[in-house]
Amino acid sequence: MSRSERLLDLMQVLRRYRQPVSGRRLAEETGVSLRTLYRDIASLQARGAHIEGEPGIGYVLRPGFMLPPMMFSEEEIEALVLGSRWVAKRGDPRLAAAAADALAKIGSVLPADLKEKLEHSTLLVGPRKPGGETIDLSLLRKSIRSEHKLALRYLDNDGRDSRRTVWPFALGFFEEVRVLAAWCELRQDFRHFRTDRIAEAAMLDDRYPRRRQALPKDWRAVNSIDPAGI
Amino acid sequence: MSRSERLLDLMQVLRRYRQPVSGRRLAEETGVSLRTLYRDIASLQARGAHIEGEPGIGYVLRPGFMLPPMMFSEEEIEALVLGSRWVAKRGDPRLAAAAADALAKIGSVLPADLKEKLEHSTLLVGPRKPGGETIDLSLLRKSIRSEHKLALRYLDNDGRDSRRTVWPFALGFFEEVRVLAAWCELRQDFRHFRTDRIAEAAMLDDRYPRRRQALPKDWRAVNSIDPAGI
DNA sequence: AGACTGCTGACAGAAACTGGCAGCATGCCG
DNA sequence: CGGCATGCTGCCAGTTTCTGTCAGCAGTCT
Repeated sequence: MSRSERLLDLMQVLRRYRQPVSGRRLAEETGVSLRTLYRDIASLQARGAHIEGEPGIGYVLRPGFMLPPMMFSEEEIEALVLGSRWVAKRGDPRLAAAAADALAKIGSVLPADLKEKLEHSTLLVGPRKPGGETIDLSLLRKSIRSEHKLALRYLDNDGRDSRRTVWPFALGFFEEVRVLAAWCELRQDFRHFRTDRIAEAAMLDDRYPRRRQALPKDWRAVNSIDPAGI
Repeated sequence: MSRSERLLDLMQVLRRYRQPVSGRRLAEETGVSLRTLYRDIASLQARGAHIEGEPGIGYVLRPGFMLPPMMFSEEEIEALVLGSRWVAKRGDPRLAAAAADALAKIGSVLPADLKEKLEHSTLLVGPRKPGGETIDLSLLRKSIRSEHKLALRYLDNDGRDSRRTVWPFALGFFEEVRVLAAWCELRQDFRHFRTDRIAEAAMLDDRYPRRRQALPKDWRAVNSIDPAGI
């Protein structure tokens, strides 16, 4: 196994652990001596991996992904840049910031002339119509990721106020509306909630009892919304 | 200079040339022997770079970019995936295909569990309203990239048919409308053309006399559309 | 205090990389 | 056709880099 493969392998092993791992254990799993493991960790850190080590504790990897070197065609880069610009314009503040960071990160490793080419890229995203969310969408994303229940105060179509506990599992981006897809405990059915009508939201400590992946399966069949396949 | 740095360097040197380059010259520029250069080329090809070599001619790099290994946070990946999905749903067929390819490429280098996570990603893009373009948008993008004039048959707001020659420099994505931004020779002014009203388009052999980067500068000031910065 | 862990330096052996050489195949030009 | 420029591969010795072992210091937890 070549060195670069081993480093990628090490990243994957690190990612599997949620608790701190000792260097000794990592060395065993990657089949390498402890001294070399320390050198490998240093290499990964130098390449931008967020690995934190504390004496007496072990190593922890801040969540994220290390992409190996890869080749993109001109159109693929255009698509990535346009997509990121759309997110940067239309996403909620945190997601928009993440999109801008990703763009900056990609830009920073490109040679100067390419970077300029992207800055002057000719695929533009128009401004968003005014009228934003009342709540913080990143809270919704967090609940979805961690499969936690969510307590909502919601204004329905006729302006009626209701309180519900829901199991959120997806966030849909339509033209001007963002929709939270969730199982509603009150109605005992799948429901969509326009995020601009969610007056308040709080994440509960309860996790919902079904796996998140299992939820959208029933729901998708009747809604014909699916992710563009990877 | 380490080997991996040298390989990246070699990519940049290759990209600078539009004509075929001999291995001898590449070896000189990267400060390495000819034998090693052949080995380096082989390494890059193995890593997915599209380098073509012909005996008696030299090497040519198909346009594209090699990204070095890099780290993305969880939210940055979510933003990239959501953005690519949006392009895959809303872009014209070629751009959509490029977005799907880019997603597949990223997916193929991720470990299985991560790939699954992305497939089940919970940020979805809704379907597009029916009613598409009559023409091929990739032709417009091609004209913009190569700074060539474009001959249009266009139906204006009142349904009047007109023929124009324009200097296209940007493509704007609004909610349900895509707009070509260009200098119109007929009106001697900047004009926007909704792509769904372009009845025919043909790229001319003429290049337009000003540099593309110079055009949007005047235009942006009055339209407040700008790319989310890289 | 003791056990566990991260981290660094030194050094010898192992592995990989590199350059030079030879040889063959392919395409261009006269 | 022959000559030339070029891509490509195998071989081998010299050089560089990587790796493992050993030692030592510092920080955290019980």
